Amino acid sequence: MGRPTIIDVAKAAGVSKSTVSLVLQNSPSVSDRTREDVRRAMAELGYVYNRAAANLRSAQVGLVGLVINDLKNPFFTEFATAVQMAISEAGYATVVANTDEDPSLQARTVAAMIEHGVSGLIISPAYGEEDETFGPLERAGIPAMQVLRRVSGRTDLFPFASPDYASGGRLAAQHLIDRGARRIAFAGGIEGRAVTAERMAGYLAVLAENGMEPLVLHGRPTRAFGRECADRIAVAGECDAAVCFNDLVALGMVSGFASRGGLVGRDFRLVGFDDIEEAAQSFPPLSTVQCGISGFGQQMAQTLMGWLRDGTKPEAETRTPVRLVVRGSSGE
Amino acid sequence: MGRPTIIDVAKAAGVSKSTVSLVLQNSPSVSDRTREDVRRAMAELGYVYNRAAANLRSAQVGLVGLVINDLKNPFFTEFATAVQMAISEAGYATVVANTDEDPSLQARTVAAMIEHGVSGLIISPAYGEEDETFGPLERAGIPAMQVLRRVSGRTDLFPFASPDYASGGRLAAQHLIDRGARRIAFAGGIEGRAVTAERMAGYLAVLAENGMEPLVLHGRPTRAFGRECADRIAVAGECDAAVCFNDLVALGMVSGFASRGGLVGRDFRLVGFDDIEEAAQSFPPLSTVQCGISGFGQQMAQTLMGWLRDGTKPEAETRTPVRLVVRGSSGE
DNA sequence: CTGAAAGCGCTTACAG
DNA sequence: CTGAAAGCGCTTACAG
Repeated sequence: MGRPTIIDVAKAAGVSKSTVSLVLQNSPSVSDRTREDVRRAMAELGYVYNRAAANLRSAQVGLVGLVINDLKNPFFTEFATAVQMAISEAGYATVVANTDEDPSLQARTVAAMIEHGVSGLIISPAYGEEDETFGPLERAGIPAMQVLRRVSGRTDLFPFASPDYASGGRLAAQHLIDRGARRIAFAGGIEGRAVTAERMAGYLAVLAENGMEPLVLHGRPTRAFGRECADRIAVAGECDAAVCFNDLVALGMVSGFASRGGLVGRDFRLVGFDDIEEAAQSFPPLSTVQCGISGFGQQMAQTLMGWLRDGTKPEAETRTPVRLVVRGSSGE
Repeated sequence: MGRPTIIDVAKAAGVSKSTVSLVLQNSPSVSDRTREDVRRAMAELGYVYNRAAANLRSAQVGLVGLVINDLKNPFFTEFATAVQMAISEAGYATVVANTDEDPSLQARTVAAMIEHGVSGLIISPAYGEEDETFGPLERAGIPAMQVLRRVSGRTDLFPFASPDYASGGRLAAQHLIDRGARRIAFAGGIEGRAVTAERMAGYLAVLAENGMEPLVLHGRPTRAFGRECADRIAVAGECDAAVCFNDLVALGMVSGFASRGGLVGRDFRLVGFDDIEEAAQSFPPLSTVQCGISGFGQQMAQTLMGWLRDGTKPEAETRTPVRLVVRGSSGE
């Protein structure tokens, strides 16, 4: 006969179902005596609140969606964790999903979230098929923020925010030059993507200012590609430093050099990007561009909450400051 | 006036709301002509399906909860990703949540999932306050599996499954002895926890069989603690090998030794535990106990699906086989 | 402080 | 192939 409902509880407690509903909502207008009777009846029957039914009547679901392109990457994991904590403190529930860089999985995921009635969305989108994901969001009129990657051009509808990648690339390249690097590579980042272009832009600008030739090794933002870069650079022998697309690539390069008997920080200068937790723990510890991803996540959560509560739509584009953290990998 | 409903769509398309509902369900008993009219009306009005309302009538929600104690740890991230993929292939949606080892956050999270009507749950639980989490699950009668950690003793209600940690510890210790290690430490793992005890049990047994004295360094399962272990061991100088609680500790030890000019695999033999993706990428690559966590995740998802669909409750306890992967960190 | 009634947006038999 | 009616489990005014 299925789960007990408030009607069953009402019968057992000898009250009307409205009274049960009031008890559920902790209304002060129920006498203590009655409240207790109802509570006891609920416990005895094993009553389970049906939130879907409640939401149906009262609209606000208090649910926020968090969609992430690659949850296995610690950078995104840190971001997601920070967002979720901040949202839960604001009294909303979060439903997170990993799309694994698959735009059609992303479209299905977002559609499901819309149907489940999320009040708002934070999405670090996968590249490709943006209409499949953002079209339904637009039609449903759900406040949604693009973070870390701008995939939809409609930033008027889907405001975009990310750390200031370009100036991070600039800081990294300048630092290496200051340390005496003569030939600096840029390692990792898939060609043609906005993030890659932005992280690379600062590097290219600084090199041009210093009359240095760039050398770009495009590839996936993974440890495995970092190792590949170490191999290529060690063989070619033309570079003495690199700005990496992210810390994962940098860590891969560190272990690639190590496996050839090289030591980053002594034989080669390296700056990473992101400052994931591991960056400070590795040997040598990574000099890297700190994006303050936890703080960024909190900020995004608060921005979305503001949008949901007072309707204050965020700026179409927000860039948060980054800074360089100097550790061992860039040498003396 | 809020979002359009099937009634608005019906009006716009000039049909009854039942017909709209049938179109929504792709029923074959609607004429193509009508179906198209309805579809067009939905598009024009920006109709959004309200799944909560639908579920209210038809019970099955098709939602599975996945609760993880520490999503920042790559071992759990790999597990969660595998589970989610397998569940989505089975046609269910997953809602994942990170409890960050906080049992009361876990209790709130699980309560929210119950209210949202999840059909079943897979939980890698935080330690402590188990009644707050498992009590409500029992009362609601929701099929739930404990994985990776046994926290509730009621495995008759909440079947438990994990890789066979004890034999992993045995394999690791025996391998180090075979390679000529004379004094083997066990590094990492919080004292008193079941996982620690299990992973350590095999190690202790093998050492006893070989008349060797154990040396246990308890601590958090993190890179940072691994570095600490390297420092302690290098100073004391009494060990030449270690079985680590997990790969994170092992990787921390590798970088700890490196920062002192030591090289794991040459000066010290190390075996990790879990075989996270990074284990094969590091230098030296980690010898480690492979738990096959992705396959384990898939298997758990399928087991839960079986429980939900045919009511076949899993065994109270399942242990999946592990194997040793030999790489550079345990030397020649 | 409590009860009777209407309604949230769907689905589900049941007629036709 | 389509429509009218009842009902899913709650909340929300409105009386009393």
